[in-house]
Amino acid sequence: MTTEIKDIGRKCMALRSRMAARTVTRAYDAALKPIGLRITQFTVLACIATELTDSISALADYMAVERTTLTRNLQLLESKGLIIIGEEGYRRSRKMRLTAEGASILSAAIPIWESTQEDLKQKMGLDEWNMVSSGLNMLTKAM
Amino acid sequence: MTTEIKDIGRKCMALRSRMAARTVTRAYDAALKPIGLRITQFTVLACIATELTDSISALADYMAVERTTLTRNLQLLESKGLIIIGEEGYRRSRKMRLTAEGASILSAAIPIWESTQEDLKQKMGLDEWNMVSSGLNMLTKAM
DNA sequence: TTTTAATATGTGTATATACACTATATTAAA
DNA sequence: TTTAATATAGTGTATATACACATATTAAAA
Repeated sequence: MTTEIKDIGRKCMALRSRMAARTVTRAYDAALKPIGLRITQFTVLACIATELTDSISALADYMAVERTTLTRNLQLLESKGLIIIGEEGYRRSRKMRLTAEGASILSAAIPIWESTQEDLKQKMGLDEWNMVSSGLNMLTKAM
Repeated sequence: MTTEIKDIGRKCMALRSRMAARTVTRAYDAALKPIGLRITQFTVLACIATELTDSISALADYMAVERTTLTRNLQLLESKGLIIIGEEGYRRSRKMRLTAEGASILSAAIPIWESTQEDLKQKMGLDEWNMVSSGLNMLTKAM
């Protein structure tokens, strides 16, 4: 198959997925700016709050992020006083939990997140929204 | 509406889109590793090669990336000798072009990119692929 | 019991991303 | 002609991302 150079910018799934992620991230970040939280940080806090995972590795898997990346993200959240990374337990695993301040800022962020999410859903329409949603899921799980 | 904390990790479009972008990016990066190029750099080179844009700002719009981010990406590519950022022209605009080395490495990267892209397409199936593709497009344009 | 494999984490380094702010060039308005 | 608006670009700073490598813990195998 001969790929025209001109097509790459439109066809490359890596570029396309990054374009979408960048655009969406900027919108959520802008909305959260007033409370000094980024969407990346918000989602980490929210995932910790669920208590579905009990190690950094497990949380990294859950969020489809490199473990070492998450380590750095967690260090930042800890330095801001929003979470506590517990002592080493079974096989050095460490459990994370929100501080009171972390829980407080998460609560404040949720309505902002909700309205941003709703705005986007409105702009796209529910059908498209659901399609994108399942599509992103497939993309993440395909690899 | 009351959103359960537990739902955020699954519903947040920013997280979902980033998870997909991260996963896809890692796969393309791994494939390109042998030639010392990242997928981000590959797409920038490819977009420059098309000559569809004649300023950093225009290229940034085309790739849905912050202009200042692209500036940094371009500086890196220039320092590697893969592109040349031209002199300031109309309203300070600068045109980019590939060096011989940049064109050479782009050529070497294309077959790798193609097979990675095909692999992913196979894993997802063509219908899903097309659905994801249009979904990402909508996500990017919705904002 | 010693060795090996599996699990979990942290650090060094490089790159990607974007906002706030600053500077320059060109056109339009006063 | 001076001034304001618009278009383009760069830098300072902070955060996000991931690979390569090193380390510690625990279970399984020899």
